[in-house]
Amino acid sequence: MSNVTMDKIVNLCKSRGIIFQGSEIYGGMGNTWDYGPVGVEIKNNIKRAWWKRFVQEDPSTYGVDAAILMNPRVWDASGHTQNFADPKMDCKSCKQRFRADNLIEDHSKGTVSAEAMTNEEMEKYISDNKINCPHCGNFNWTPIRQFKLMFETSRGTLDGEKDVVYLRPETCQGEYVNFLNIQRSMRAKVPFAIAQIGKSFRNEITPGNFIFRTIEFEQMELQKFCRDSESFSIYEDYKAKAKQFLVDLGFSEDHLKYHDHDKLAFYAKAACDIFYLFPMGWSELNGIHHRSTHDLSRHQEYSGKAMQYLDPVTNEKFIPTVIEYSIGADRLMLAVLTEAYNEEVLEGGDTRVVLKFHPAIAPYKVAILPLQKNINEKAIELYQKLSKKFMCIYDESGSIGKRYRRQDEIGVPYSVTIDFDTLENDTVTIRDRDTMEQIRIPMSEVESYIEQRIQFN
RNA sequence: GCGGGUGUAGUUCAAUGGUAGAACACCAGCCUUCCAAGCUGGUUACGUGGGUCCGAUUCCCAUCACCCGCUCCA
Repeated sequence: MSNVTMDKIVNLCKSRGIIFQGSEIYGGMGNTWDYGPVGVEIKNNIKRAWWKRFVQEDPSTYGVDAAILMNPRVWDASGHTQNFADPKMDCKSCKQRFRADNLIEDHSKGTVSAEAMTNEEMEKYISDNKINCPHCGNFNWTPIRQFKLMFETSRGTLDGEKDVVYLRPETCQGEYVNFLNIQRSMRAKVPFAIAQIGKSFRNEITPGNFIFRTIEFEQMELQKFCRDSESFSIYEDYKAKAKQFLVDLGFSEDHLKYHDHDKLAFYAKAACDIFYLFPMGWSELNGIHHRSTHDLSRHQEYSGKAMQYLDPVTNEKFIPTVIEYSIGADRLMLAVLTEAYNEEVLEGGDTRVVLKFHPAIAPYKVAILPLQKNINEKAIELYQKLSKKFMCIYDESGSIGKRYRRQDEIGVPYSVTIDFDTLENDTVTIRDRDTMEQIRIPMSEVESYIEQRIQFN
C-alpha cells in the first residue's frame, strides 16, 4: 500500500475498468458505484474465496440465497420497522443536526438510556433538562423528525392498492427465517451456521469514501447457531478465523486491528470489529457479534413458530444462541485494492503502478502477449486453450514493456510472451508480476504452472 | 440533511461575454526480438436546467455530482 490515497484508487478504478460512478452519463447518483469488467472479476473472486473458506471447507456451514423482499412482519420482529430510523433534531441557531437519543445519553453521561423512549418522551426530557446545543450552546431545537433508513417499495398491482414492502437493510434475517428449514432438510446439528452473500439497502445520508459506504451494498455473513455454553468459544473462534482469512488474502497484520465495542445493544453479550487501515484512516471492515437468543426469540414470538432445537442427546429443547460474523464485500474490495496498491520506482526513473493481489483475487490470471503482431498465431491458440480454464487477457498492441505495465496496473500475476523461439521450439517466457523475473518453459506446461499458483487455501 | 469547497477531453492543466488549446493517455498505420522508445494520422470536453444579454463555458439562480467536516454504520 505504498503512497496510496483514495484519489489514486478511484482514478485507477475508473481508468482501468474496475469501478465507475453509478449512472455517470446522467450526472451520477450519489453513493452508487458500478463494477466494470475488471472489477466484477475481482469482486467475484473475493466472494468465491470467502465462500470457499467459510462454506465449502466447513461441513457445518450451509449456504443460502434468500429473497431481498421479505414479509414485512420480519422487520417488525427484527425491530427495524420501529427502530431503524434516527430521531434527528436540528439546532435552529447554528443549523447543526443531532440525534435526540445521543443528546440525552451524552447529557446524562450514560446514566439514562433513550432506547425505550418515544419521540415525545425524548423531547420532554430534553426540554425538562434544558439540554442545550453542544455546538453553539443555545436552546433552540426543532421537533424530532424521523429519518427512515429502510427503502420502501410497494407490492400492489392495482392503482390505489398499496402494500408496503422493504428492501432488506441486512441479510441476516434471511438466515434466521430459514433456521428451521435448514435444520430439517440438511439434518443439521447444533452448532451449525447458515451463510449468505447478498445485497442490502440503507437509505442513509452518508459521506462517500468511495465504495466504503454506499446505499446499496453486499454483505458476506454467517450466523452460527449454538448452545449458550459454547457460544463464547465460538465467538473467539470466529474472531480468529475472520482475521486469518484476511491475512491469507495477503493483508499485513500491521494494517488490521481488533476493536471491541464498549457500547452493546441490550441483547448482545459481546461485539468486536476488525478495523483496517483504509486510505481515510482506520475503519471497520467486519464484525463479530454475540447476539444471544434475541433473534430467534423474536421470530418465535412474532411468527408463532417454535424456533427451537431438540438436543438429540439430552432431549432438551432450547432456542440456540447466535454468533454473527459479517463482512462487507464492497468494503473488502476497497481494502483489497488499498492493500494491493503499490508504486515502484524503476531504474530508469519511471514508476510502475502494480496491484499485488493474491493470485486467486486477480481479475485475470494470465496475459498472453505475442512479442510482435505478426507472430500471434500460437498466442491466439494458447489463449483459446487457457481461457477454458480461467480468465485470460490477450494483448498485442504497443511495445512489450507497455503491455507488461498494463497487466501490472490491474494485478495480472503472470504474463506469457510468445517470441520467435516459440515458433522453433514451443517454449515461452513467463514473467512474474511481483518479482518481474522471467523463466522459460514449454508452452504445454503453462496451464499447470498457472493453475498451481492461483489457488486460495 | 447541515456548514465549507470544487465542477473545461480519459487524466492534469490553459484561455475566453463573440462559441475552446496543450501535454500525457487512447485508437489506426509504419517501425519494433522482452519492461511506458520513435514517426504519421485520428477520436474525445465547458456536469445539468433556467435567467440576464444581440450573444454565456465565462455573470446570476437552481439543481446534480464529487471533496473536507458533522452524522452514521457493514
